[in-house]
Amino acid sequence: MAFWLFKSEPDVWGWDDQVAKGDAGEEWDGVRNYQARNNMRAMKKGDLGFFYHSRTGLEIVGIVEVCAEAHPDSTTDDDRWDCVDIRAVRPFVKPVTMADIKANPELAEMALVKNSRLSVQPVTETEWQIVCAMGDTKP
DNA sequence: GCCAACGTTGGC
DNA sequence: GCCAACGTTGGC
Repeated sequence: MAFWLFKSEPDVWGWDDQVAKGDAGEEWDGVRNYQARNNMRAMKKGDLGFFYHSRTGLEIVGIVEVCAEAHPDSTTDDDRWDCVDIRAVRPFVKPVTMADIKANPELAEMALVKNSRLSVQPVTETEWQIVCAMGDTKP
């Protein structure tokens, strides 16, 4: 079991949109970055991830689950780009903001802090536990 | 809205 | 294969 973080601008694709898709989930498409793609290719069905709102939200708002492993991105014919499907699992009781994360020295190594531009990031199990605790949310 | 950081592109 | 130019991202 591995842990991840998915980033999206909420006015483009937000948590509410993800929840609306229900258990069927939705492609995490549109990624055009090799590092992010490689992370998605490494995902296994059942892996969990944080759902983060960038730019106009700046907070982790929910937990998602990988419900389909990497397959071609249906929004392009370019076969370089794969994506996974994710479904909403549960919202954070208390969203964890970028400021909260930066204020916690134990989270200083998170990709979210060190490489904020990467849109699909790995999260360590330790970071996972800490962030869930900060959000009053079951891991 | 600004601008720094980063990734990608393309000419050489 | 290098590197300058360019476009995009995302925190502030």
